[in-house]
Amino acid sequence: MPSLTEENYLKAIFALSEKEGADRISTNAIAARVNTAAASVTDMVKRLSDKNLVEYEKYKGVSLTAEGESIAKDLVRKHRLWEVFLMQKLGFAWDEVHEMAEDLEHVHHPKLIERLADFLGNPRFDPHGDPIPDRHGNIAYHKELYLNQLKSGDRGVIVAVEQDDAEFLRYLVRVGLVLNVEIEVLETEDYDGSCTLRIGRNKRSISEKVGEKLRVRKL
Amino acid sequence: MPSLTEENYLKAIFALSEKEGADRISTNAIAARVNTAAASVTDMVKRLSDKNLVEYEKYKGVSLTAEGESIAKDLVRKHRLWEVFLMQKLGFAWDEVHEMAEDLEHVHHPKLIERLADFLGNPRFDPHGDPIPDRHGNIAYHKELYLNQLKSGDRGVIVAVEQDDAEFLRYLVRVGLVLNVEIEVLETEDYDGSCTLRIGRNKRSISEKVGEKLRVRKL
DNA sequence: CCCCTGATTTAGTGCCGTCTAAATCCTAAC
DNA sequence: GTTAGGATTTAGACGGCACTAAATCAGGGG
Repeated sequence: MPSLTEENYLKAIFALSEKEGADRISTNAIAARVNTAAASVTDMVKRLSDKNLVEYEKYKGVSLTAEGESIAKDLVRKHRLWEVFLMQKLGFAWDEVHEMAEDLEHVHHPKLIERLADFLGNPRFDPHGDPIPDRHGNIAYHKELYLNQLKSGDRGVIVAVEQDDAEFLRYLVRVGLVLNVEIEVLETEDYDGSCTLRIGRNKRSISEKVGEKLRVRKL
Repeated sequence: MPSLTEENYLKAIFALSEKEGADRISTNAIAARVNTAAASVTDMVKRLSDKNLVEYEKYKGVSLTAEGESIAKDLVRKHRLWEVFLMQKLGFAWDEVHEMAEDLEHVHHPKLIERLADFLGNPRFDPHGDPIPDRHGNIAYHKELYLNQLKSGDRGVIVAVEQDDAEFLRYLVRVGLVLNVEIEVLETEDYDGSCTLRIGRNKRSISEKVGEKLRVRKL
């Protein structure tokens, strides 16, 4: 069994692989993600490699083995199910659940998470709209475009936020960019990737950073 | 903040203090409880003492400081609330919940446990009948007698089991010694502390070990 | 009052996961 | 091609938490 720390590395590598679409993840990218020195990452990555959880070649980066990926997906499943629980059953807000789920996901009792899933009605998406892996690790990835891929005149509905940072989520609530809200792209700025939106009845400019985190179903 | 391991030591010391009624707990007793070598306990106890969580004097044993006790009680509160959740909401059995709660109790988010308590209706006893400390650490201790304190002819109702071992709990279910069941003491054996009971409609002998774990409200 | 025995502590190790500083590698630019 | 500069790895250290073996203490029996 991987330790809590090892699990966090696996999750980080998994998340980076998904985001980058890249096969091999760099030491530095991992270091930034888990907030440690690059040297510590090298150490850890060797240990993970010894345990056959990652494929590692010096100077060439890291990728998850099947086993490592399965563990990572299981963590994501737990994380998102706990988030659903925290919001739906305990009444927490959007921006509060991530941190707690971050701890709860490391509690490993196979029966526990399956009962929890049943208790919640086997939800397929978490409160941020992101897909919850099923018990076999299958993930129904969003096929929708990111908001900053839309063009002037396009309209759509926000279906997911791919970022858990509390500050960011509070910002989204403030500007009204929550799930199921309808938006229309009024203008796009090529030079900085920002764009101006109609959100419900309001106008608002958002930066590229924001636009690349939101999934939108085009209307 | 104490580490997970330190927390387990605090809990162990707290539990032993309650059970023994003793003021100072011996190194060996702790070692047995947390399943480590006595030497490791000495190490840890020094660390806890440095952090002002225990009072420690060489060769004289250990006791919790106010702060250490408050942490221990908080862990007990969490543990028992999660047990209630696991049984009442997720449908786990008597003997399954302890192990999971053992992990969940180490998730520390003050708001989480209070919301959970509300969600569960602020129960005052866990599924084994043991009192759940309130958010200030107050514990409504059972005043009832232990089963092996009853005499021939006494009748009573089981109100609590002070032992979490799964094997033991399954034994209790097998012989029918579950919460709220009515029993009558038919005979007591002084030489080994065992006794013969009527449990519902059945007769059964139980050992001292069993009798000293069950709280009974006398009728 | 001394000694024996069991309880306890010290000494010496090892593994995990982190760090900083220094060495090394890789690549892109010249 | 060489080389500068960034990415990465090595070297060396430390703190937490465990262990075993050996030393030390403490309390009851003689």
